[in-house]
Amino acid sequence: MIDIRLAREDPEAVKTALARRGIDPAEVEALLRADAESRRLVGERDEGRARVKELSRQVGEARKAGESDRAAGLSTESRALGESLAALDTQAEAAQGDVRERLLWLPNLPDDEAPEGAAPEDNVEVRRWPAEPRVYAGHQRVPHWEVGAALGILDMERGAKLSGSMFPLFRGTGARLLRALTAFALDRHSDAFEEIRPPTIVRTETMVSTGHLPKFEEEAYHLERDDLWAIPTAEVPLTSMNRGEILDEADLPLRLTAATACFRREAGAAGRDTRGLLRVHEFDKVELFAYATRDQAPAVHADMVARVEALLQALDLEYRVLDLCTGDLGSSSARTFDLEVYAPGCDMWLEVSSVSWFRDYQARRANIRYRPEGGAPLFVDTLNGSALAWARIWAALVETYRRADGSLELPEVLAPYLGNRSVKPA
RNA sequence: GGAGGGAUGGCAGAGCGGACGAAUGCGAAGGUCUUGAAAACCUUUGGGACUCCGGUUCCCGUGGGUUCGAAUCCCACUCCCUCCGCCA
Repeated sequence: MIDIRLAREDPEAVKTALARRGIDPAEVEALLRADAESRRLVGERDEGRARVKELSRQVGEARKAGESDRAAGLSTESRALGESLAALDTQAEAAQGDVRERLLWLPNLPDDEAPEGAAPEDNVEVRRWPAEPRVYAGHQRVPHWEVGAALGILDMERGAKLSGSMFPLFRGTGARLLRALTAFALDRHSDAFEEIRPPTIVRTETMVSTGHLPKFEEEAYHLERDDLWAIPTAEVPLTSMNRGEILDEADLPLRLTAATACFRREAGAAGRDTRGLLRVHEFDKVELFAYATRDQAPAVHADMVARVEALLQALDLEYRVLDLCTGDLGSSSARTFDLEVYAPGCDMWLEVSSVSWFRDYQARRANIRYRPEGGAPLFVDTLNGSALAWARIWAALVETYRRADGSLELPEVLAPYLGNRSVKPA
């Protein structure tokens, strides 16, 4: 969440920043009114409490001095005061809850550098690799769901039999390819990132910390019986790993990586991109994650983008980097670069990574701080990026690396993980 | 799933319902001493909110309750440990 103090001190700046992503300034005004009310009530209540405490202290003194009449009188007085405070206390609690609720629903302030815009069309393409657009042959113009079915490495029908549509089932070399990609990516980042294998089913509190709840409840799978949530990304457990802790500044930037399955209901996208692996309910992904100081964050962010690009280049897939405009930015993010890979078979740019800088928006929700040299604790900045989302990479690989005879010859870098780089038609 | 035990500051560990945000030890920071260091000694050493910057208030796993007053008593929940059962 954003810093309420910033909204108090410079309401116009906050309104302007949020307006860039389409938030009505009236929401900020409502927040500030709620905040003023909350502070007034809490102040009054605390004054009352101070008097009760003082009276209670005097009761003790009177008792000790053997003045039981005086003690009884003070006791009665204190009790009456305490009772009259109950309603005020309820109001103060409610007012504080109201402020917090409003803060939880408010998105992050976009970074000044984030391009202005209302919709995905306004995202700015900052880079493309290779610089010259590639030319693809006819045999590469076959969508991956056809290639996968023909080679017996993707079985969407059986996935649907087990779990419904948009739950892919990979088999044979198709399944092994996912395992290879995960090992490959994890190995490439072991120089700076500690590998984690977190739980993929988490508490409500864990989902709230990253901003996935309460706003995006519809997007997540919920296990009602145990009130647990299936994670939509490893960002969720990784962010909360140090929830409520104060980190040593010397440990920053603290970088983590994890390979997990990710679960998404895709409730808002029903009917869109439903073919093959374009949009699925469950997919594997390697995530890069970091806690950093504000000063370190830009470099960490740039490094993550560079690492993701290096993976794509190693896989030799054509891609572009988009600087997300204010209107398309994720709710918790201040600045995001999306990486989209070109899939020649379906002739689409597929988002395979989203590298975001959240400033202290998530840390504030999750209460993650660090202690600067000799100072009071500060919230950390959190950053993360996919490296990469394998279902769509799988699709792009299968289309890009299809040969004229219908077989597949996968990239050299995967050879150590894959055993056999080529897949022949059955 | 069943039976017990537990949760207090960076760590360890006290804490009779009344000056307890909390003894003591360790660790850490600063200082005295020293050529330097060690030792010794002294001082400091949790976090949040509000603030008229004097203070006020909240936090002893979490949430309720009892009481004039709760770290301390009661209830529920969560987590950890031990044992039993079950299990990949």
